[in-house]
Amino acid sequence: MRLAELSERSGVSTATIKYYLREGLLQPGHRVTATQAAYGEEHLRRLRLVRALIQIGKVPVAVARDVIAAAEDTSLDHHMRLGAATRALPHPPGPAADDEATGAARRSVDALLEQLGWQDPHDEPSPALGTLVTSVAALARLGYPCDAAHLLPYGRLAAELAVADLDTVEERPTAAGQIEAAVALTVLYEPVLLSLRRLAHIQESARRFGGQEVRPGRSAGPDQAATGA
Amino acid sequence: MRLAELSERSGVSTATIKYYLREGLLQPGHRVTATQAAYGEEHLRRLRLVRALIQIGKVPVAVARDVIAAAEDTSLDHHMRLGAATRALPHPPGPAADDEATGAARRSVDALLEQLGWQDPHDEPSPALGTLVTSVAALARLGYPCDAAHLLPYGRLAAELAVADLDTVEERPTAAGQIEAAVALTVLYEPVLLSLRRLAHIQESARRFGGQEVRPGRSAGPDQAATGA
DNA sequence: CATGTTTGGATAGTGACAGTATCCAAGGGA
DNA sequence: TCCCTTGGATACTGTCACTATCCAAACATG
Repeated sequence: MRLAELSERSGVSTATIKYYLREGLLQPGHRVTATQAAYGEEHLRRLRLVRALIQIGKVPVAVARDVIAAAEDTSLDHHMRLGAATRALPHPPGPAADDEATGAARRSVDALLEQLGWQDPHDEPSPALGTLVTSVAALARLGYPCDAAHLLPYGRLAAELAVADLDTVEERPTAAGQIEAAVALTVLYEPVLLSLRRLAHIQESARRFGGQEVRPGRSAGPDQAATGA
Repeated sequence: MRLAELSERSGVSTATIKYYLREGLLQPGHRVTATQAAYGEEHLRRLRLVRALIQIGKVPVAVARDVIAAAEDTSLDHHMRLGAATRALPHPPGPAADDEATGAARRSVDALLEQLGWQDPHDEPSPALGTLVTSVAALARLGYPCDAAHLLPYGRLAAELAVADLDTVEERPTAAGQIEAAVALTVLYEPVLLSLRRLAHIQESARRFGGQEVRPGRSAGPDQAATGA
């Protein structure tokens, strides 16, 4: 198929596809003549993945390129490619300063990992660790307790999530498919998870604080409460 | 304290503080003279919150202003203020197109909410719902199954998270503190949760696929494997 | 073969965003 | 008094993800 058709079937403008080609997110199409190229189904599939990563997952374009490159780096084995791909994903910055809050956060996180029995199987720690420390430090600076005890339930839930995620990954028949699935699920389930969490917040908040539903400007009576339609 | 001291104690440059003042993220300081203003501890606290929301939580500046305004809108009761504040938070865009994948995603999400027993207590659905539908649709388009059955475990975990989060919120003694806590925890626990999930992925991936640790370019033997330091 | 349209590639421009740099007049300290 | 700092207003910068414009080579058509 030509670029125009690829654009139509993917819903991505030709200008954007050209941009992705330029940035190395898409393999160039097979050159038919000097001024025409043919694209296949795998281009379409790749394009959809890239789009989802960038639009849904908010992955920067340059990072998406690196992730895809890592996912296709056949010099690594399965496990390492998984690690390399997810490691290339965007991570919020690790701790910049080395103040007291950061040190305390680091200790909390270390304690948490030990309680969870997690060890880093790679040589260097995942960038996710830095993100975790930064976030915990920020919370601590605001006066919210984030010690290992508070974090432990979140860690356990994360472990459950990981089991479910890897189950889904293993449903893929091919190794390449599993790598792609790992990347896609890691990134694209994040908004799913966060949305569900926010919806659950609303439910739980309604359960605890709600019910009276005193709304200004509307005549919604308190009797229909949270059980209403 | 003066602006310079506020800057020093918060680690935020005076230029940025001025920017936040301009954007309405910070109350102006108490004007001492025509050219000097005094800031209090509450300014410092607010500034730290704003910084955390923007830097850690990636909340756009304009949204952070709205969230804070909603959190301080005393015309609403506790529950509604919580809802208004979290509703003002940035949400990835809802479904733009109304294609087949979106429709299927919407049905999956509806089924999920029903299975979870969740109802929207507010008049209009949370923007998180739109995000969820968009993400599920994107996953479906890539060929990853995201029906209610697959989502259900995530939903249950989200419910558990919400219980833990609201417990933390209720630890705050004052109503205003609870609102702030709800906003801060909603936003700042997101990177915590996502980091933990990624770390858990690494653990689970090592458990399933790892062990041999065949690394190119390094002499790490396969014997130290995933149980190594 | 002439001609007009389409195609793909290169280049430069756009708009949003989050700050940052500069300038200025009014205070405050030596 | 003199100079340095302070806070406020204005304009600038860099980044990012596109997007609009050109251009020359093909292809389709008469």
